[in-house]
Amino acid sequence: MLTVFNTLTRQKEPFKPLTPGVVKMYVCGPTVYNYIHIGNARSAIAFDTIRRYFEYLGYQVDYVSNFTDVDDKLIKRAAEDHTTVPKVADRFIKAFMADTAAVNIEPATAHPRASENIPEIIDFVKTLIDKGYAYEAAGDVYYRTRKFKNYGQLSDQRIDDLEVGASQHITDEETKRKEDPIDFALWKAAKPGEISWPSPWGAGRPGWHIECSVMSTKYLGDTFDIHGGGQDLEFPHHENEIAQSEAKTGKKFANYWLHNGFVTVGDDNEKMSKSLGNFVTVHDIIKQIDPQVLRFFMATTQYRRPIQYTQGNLDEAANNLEKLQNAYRNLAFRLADAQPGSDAQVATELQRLRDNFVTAMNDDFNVQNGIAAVYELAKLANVYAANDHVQQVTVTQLKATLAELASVFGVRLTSDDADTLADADIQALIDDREAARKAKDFAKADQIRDDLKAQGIILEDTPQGVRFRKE
RNA sequence: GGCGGUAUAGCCAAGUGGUAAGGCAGAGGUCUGCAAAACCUUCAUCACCGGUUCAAAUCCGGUUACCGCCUCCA
Repeated sequence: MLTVFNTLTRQKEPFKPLTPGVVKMYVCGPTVYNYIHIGNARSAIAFDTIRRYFEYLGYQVDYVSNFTDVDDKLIKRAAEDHTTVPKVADRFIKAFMADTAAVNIEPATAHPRASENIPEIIDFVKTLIDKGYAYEAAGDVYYRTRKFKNYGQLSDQRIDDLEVGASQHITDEETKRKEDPIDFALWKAAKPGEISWPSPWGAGRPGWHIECSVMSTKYLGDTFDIHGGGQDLEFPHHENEIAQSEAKTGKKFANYWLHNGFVTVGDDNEKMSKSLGNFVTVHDIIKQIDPQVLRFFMATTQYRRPIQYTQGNLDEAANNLEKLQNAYRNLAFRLADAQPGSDAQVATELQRLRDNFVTAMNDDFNVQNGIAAVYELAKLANVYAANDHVQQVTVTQLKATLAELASVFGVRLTSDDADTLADADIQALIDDREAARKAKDFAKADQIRDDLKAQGIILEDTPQGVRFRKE
């Protein structure tokens, strides 16, 4: 039984989908005014890993993630770049798709954009006004927060405490138009020159929270299974989404709320964020490190825990990933001389490890215990591959299982070095070296090996012959 | 001030009552002409204080430290 930690109840609960065999999940996507930073990547990777695990279990996953493509930051960026908001959005959505593909994140089943759902947003806001949950003020529309009796349920905030905090911010024009400082904008009147759409309240654009309520319910229904996002979205964004959606539909919005932890940087473990200016973009970082390493690093930290983004931790991830890669390669190499048949003992052990993996992951996606099972599998594989004689079915099963479990973490194990390196010159050098070794001319043999290493090719002598791999 | 999170070996990190998983790094060893890869061995009493219990990292009370949300933010 899969259990998930539901922020709504602050405890682990058995996961029961609305429709058997199907998971409907919505994850808040980025505001596309810049390249995504590693915090955005963390969220995307965490939920992609969760999605992959559901798929491993055999679920169909309807995964919706939005792009916020209309807001203050985009307007500002467009002005700075002397271009338009849609052009800024297009540019960074394209970059998002490229960056997420690099870290092996599967595209969502739908990637709706706020700007493409304006009629739906206007209808949604109209309904809230009709029901008395919203009011218009000088072209803006605000949500009447106090009217929603369960406000604060997600983040355990009492509305009067919030009032105190909100009252410290009553400085701008917008706040003065509100009936209550804690009301929030559903629709914002356009300032001169700003991108806008016609509405019953005049030209304007949607507020931030409303788009997620509209698009999630549009694609997944009034009630769906999982709503995910970063911990910083818990309040006010997700709280507001609940208020908007449940006020409109009268139904439960999302059954399970999952929030991923932050990425921290530096020695003081400070939260990385755009406003602090201490962020690293994926676009830049994958020029320096293998995207697979970044992926593996983030996917193997449980989604609720913070990630310390440090060189040391990345190095460790790189080592661990290489360990899995080597185990896979060791198996692939033995396929050539494997004999027909299978080993019953290994098969039993394999099943035990697979069970351990599932048990671990079923506990709120406990990837640390999950990956521990994979490391055990790697060891089993290495020990087996070191036997004088190996059996084909067993080698194949070990290899397939290793690849399958690794893929849950979004890691692709390959043994295709031969394809990229099987170049006649290299093979000729290997043959020369073998001849030298037979003649006990180790100086020459080592020279050849060193020369190849300088070209990034590692030679390994095994009882089954020489093999090589890319460094 | 309100709400929440975290504290386990050099590092990452499991573990919710019975005498501390796993990984990285380190040390020693096996294999190898030497390497590489791999394997084997080795490496902690769990922030602090007090309590409950036959027994606690695990439960209760208290203390300390760090972090986050309450304002745009994954």
